[in-house]
Amino acid sequence: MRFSHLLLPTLKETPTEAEVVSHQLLLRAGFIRKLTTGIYIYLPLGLATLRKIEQVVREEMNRAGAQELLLPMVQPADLWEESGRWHKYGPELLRFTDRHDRPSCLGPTHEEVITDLVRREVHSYRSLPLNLYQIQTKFRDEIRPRFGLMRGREFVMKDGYSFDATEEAADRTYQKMNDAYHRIFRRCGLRFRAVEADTGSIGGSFSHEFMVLADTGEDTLVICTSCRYAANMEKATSQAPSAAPAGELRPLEKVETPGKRKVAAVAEFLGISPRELVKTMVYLADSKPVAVLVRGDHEVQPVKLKNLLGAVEVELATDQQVFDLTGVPTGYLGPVGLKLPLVMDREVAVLRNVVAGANEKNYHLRNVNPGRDFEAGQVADLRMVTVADRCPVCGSELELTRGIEVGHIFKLGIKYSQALKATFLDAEGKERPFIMGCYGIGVSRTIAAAIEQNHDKDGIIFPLPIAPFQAVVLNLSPNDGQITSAAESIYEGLRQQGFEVLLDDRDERPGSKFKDADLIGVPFRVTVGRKLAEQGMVEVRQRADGHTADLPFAEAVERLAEMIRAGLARYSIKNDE
RNA sequence: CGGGACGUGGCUCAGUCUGGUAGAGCACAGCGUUCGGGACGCUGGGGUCGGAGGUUCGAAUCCUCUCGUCCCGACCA
Repeated sequence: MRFSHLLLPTLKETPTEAEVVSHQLLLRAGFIRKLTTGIYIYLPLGLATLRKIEQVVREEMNRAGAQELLLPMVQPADLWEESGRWHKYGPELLRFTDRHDRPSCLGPTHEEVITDLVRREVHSYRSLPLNLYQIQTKFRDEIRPRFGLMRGREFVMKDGYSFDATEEAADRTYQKMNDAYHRIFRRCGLRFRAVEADTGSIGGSFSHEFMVLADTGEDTLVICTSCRYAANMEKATSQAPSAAPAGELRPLEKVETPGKRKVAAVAEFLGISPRELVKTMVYLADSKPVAVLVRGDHEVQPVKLKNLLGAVEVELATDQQVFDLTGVPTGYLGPVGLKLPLVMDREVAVLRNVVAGANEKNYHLRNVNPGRDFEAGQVADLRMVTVADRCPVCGSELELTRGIEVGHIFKLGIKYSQALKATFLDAEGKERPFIMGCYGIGVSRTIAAAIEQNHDKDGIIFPLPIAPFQAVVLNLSPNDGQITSAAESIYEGLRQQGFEVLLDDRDERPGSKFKDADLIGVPFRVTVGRKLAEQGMVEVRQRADGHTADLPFAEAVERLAEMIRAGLARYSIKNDE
């Protein structure tokens, strides 16, 4: 491709609307333009990278035995009524009526459509397993779209759905997809981790998220420093506490703590550490209040609470709501004598003689003991893991790091097949619901994640497999016949070997060409300029490490071809791996 | 939904408080000089100051409404 004919509008300055680096660079490097909130145009380079990732995804999905199809974006409401999600999904689902007043929606995901298809077309265990996927534009009317391609309303997603006859077969399919996902992100050249995750609103029995590691990620991951344990913060757990220490249970004692509401203030006032204190947090679980007890130095993990209670939504009560419910201002709440359902983190259960609110303004209680002074309805792991915790599997130290979710695989079970009555006949002629799984990859988000992970002050540093071009040839003097013909011949030579090459043939100053080449992140740069006339050499520079070498013009195409092939080989995966 | 900020040429922004009829840099077009890390000079084109209404002799500037964009928050007691 010739730069002079390419729609590649690079920007010197950073548009004010872009906050995060991937968004800034995608705009500056001429990959995307915004049409409206959360909706972006893919310019030629953006599309090139999108297609690269799609191709890796396709190859690995096909290799794992999945089949590609394409489902409609517009879906009828009746299917969503049938699954129950027409009412559950909320305003993220963009609804509208067509000219015949038929309620419809834009597909944010396709469980309903695919399940409907399979229930109509597949009736026997002999047709199973079946694994179907598509790569398609999804629409979710997000409350607050932001960060460019990271959280758009319209985005490109690979979504796959599997149908198996038995739990064991479904587990094998899940494992296959897990392997395929590892191969996909390795082949894209990204540093990532697969972590255990909460199943969230999609439901199902277990799931893993694939997280691209980047400090700017929105999610926190908990990773064991020695074994393979890794989990999303919502799901992460830690080594269970050892049993409560034996010893005297001292009598309750009420102490005045004027104006001390926060854990840190109370602890300091009483001369104790925050871990000798119990916090009482009031949550509303589907509008029903519940008090949650955690140690003073811990924080409630709302998703764990939600799962324990089987609630659809939990939220922290406001100060006013707490007062209305208990007659106690926040800061002085405690479990002793509290007239609310109680649940307790397992760490609280092993505490002895601790401090808690007295349910009276300006007073706390000393020597509170679970079991003696109060009973919790349920005891469970309800808190966020911290770096002070130990790995639940091997007991080693844990590390917290940030990541961007680019893939998510779920074992769904029979949630949708049951709701939509999608069944098959097994070998005994018995009717059974399909055991389903679903598997997503945010293809457009992966571009943003790749940039968050791989950039410097000059621009993007694309991993070779997903770069829009593998090499860029800079013709520094388009008006010089010798230089121009040399640049053209290197460009043509590489193209003939099947490489994707950009030729910068613009009548621009050299500085602009260097800057643009760095900005768009092309891995190999070939500069044809005065060194050619002086020494017969061209310069090759690698974007990632800045490594530079001069090559004789006559050997340039071959040497470069070797370098690109060697570079690509580093990301390929042998079939027996 | 709640809170904050901002809408001035393609981009980044000044001018708004204190009303007097629109500016800079970049980008774009032409000419000349330049040419290995975003050059320089001269000339030129381009803006109903987001929109509507109002106040005023006069509004980018003041008032009201409206649309759009960006950021923050979903309360750790």
